Amino acid sequence: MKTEPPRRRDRPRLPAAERRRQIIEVTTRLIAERGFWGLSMQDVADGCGLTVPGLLHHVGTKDSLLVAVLEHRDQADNRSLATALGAPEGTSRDDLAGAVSLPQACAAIVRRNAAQPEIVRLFTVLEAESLDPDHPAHDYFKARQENTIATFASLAEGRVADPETLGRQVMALMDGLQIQWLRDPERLDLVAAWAAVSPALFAAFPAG
Amino acid sequence: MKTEPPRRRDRPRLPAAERRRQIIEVTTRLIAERGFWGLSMQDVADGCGLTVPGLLHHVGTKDSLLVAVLEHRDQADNRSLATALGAPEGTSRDDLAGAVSLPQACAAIVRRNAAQPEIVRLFTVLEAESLDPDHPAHDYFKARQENTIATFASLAEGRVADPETLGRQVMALMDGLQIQWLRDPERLDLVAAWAAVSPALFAAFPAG
DNA sequence: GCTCTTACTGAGTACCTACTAGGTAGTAAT
DNA sequence: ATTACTACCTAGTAGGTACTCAGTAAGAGC
Repeated sequence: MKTEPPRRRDRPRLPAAERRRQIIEVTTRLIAERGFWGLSMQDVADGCGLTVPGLLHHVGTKDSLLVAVLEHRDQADNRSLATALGAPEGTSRDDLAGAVSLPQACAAIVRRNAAQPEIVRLFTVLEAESLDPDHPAHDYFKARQENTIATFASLAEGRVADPETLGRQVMALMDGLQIQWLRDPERLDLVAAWAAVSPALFAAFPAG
Repeated sequence: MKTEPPRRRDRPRLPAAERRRQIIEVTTRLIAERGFWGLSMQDVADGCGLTVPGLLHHVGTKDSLLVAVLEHRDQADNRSLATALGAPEGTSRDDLAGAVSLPQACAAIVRRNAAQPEIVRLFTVLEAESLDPDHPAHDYFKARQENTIATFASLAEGRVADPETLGRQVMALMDGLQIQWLRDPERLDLVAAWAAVSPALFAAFPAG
């Protein structure tokens, strides 16, 4: 008298690429909510309609899942930002610097971020969590910080006295406003708040 | 042939208040490193030279340990900030507003924060982690954010057009700079960085 | 010296953690 | 139709999680 026939295969079997997309999407949402330390493979598997070993078949380990999520976001971000700025696909950072000013770029970034709070939250949570040198994304976020500042600086190159410092300030202000916005989206309109403060930072910026 | 005589009582037995102080200190450090989700009671107990049940005897549950840490920090912060601003002990926020300006207060806060990176990191990590409504410190940090902004606003009351917005901006910029500083303390001097940006925010501030 | 309180321990519970080994079945190419 | 591939499963491991219970000993008051 068996309790049950083994009812395997009641959930759909997806091609690897598609399943991977789903896994990354679910993981993105869950890390945004709980951070990487708070994330469990069981939760991800449940969210995908898989067992945990089924999940591990696609991603290997928890750490490499995090890496996959971050790489995917980087690509998506670069693509969407380039198009938001109206630049053709293969535009390098230096080419961009000639075509678009820092204030313009910031406005575009803020507008895009305001439309995807979940992604912003993913980065906000991981940015803080990864301050720990033992965190699997520690190096990634250190590099990301430097890269972001350098990109901002390159857009201000030759137009202000100290582009790197300005880049830092821009990044700091954006990050800080984002936290407040995430905690109380009703009260704070991110785009409006940025429009209100940013002129103070860009006071020395020509024609801005 | 027993492996060992039960060598109980080889560690010192402390009075409750002192032990509690130690527990809070250790927990503060560990949460700053790993966040609350990444914190284990075992780690805290080890850090105090206790067993886990010994630790629980003092704090009850993990959640209430977090609450204790936050309450303790609030008290310590209020005390140290008041003295840093040269105010007598029982000074209320409204009294303070007459005596010290927002730029002065900010400079004092930044100076103090620069001297205690571990505490700043505790708040930075928890601030992000607690964006999740299920986080045990969610309500605490929502209230803290409102309170901080209100305090800043009260110090600017009557001197600028929109004190609350200025308060928000000040908090955002401080938080953002702090993250960068925590990730790379060698490169960024927090006090100098604040001194460099804050005038931009305080441009409309009288005599500042 | 005795009693009372309490800081603390050892042992255990029920459950969750990432991860592995080995197998099964759906699918596509031949 | 058979083979090869692979998406996914069941079962299990070794270890961690917060937390409980019942008891013991250190120290304070008498």
